[in-house]
Amino acid sequence: MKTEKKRRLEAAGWRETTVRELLNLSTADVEYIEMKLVLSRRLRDARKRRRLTQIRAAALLNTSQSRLARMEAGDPSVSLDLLVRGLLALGVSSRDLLKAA
Amino acid sequence: MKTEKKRRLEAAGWRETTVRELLNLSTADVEYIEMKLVLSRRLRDARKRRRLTQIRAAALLNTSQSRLARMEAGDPSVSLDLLVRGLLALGVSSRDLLKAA
DNA sequence: GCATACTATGCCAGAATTGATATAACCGCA
DNA sequence: TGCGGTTATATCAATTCTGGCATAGTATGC
Repeated sequence: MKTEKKRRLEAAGWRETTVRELLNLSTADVEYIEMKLVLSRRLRDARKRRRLTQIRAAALLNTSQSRLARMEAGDPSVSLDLLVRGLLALGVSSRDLLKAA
Repeated sequence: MKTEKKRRLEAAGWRETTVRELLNLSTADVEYIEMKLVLSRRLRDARKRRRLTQIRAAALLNTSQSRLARMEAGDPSVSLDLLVRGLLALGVSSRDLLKAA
């Protein structure tokens, strides 16, 4: 069981921790990152629902296929701004933006 | 009444239009702008509810008083990212982010 | 196999955003 | 009126984001 494993590790000089603690992220940081991931998934869904390739969708968003690929991949080089504008351009209403993943 | 005014204006060579049309903004553009305005208002509210000055709140967000002033003013030089991270840092949950103005 | 269509990744110059500093404007209050 | 506290505006160097090109990877049909 988990606590037993933890005890053994600590006895051996290890300390169990979370990625969040390891990287020193505040809960706000984590929420921000998760939000971007949710939006990136929604973006891919929105595009597929419209049966668009990345190239055609990228044209609608005035960007390139390569950037759209990164947007959908949740790449850190993509801002919330870009994700939100992408979703709005694909017709997802602002009220629905954050609904479920 | 409105249609009468419009008729007169058109007869005089004018054309009634909206700011949106004038600036050639898509509805997605408008939604994006309004979203930022909503968030900027919520940010000010969140700060006031906690009875913080801009200086103290800015410290929590790792930014300066001047930028926070712009964030609350809905200045175009402020990204959605910054607004969202600000709200999260003030404890507004991501689920509540877009609720009502 | 090998095309063809689609998506992912490396890269970078140009553009936009950021934190910071300085300073101005506003608002009670003595 | 002048003062202390708060918020707004101007400006800018440094950082971050963006579009786009090139190319690599992946899947499907022949």
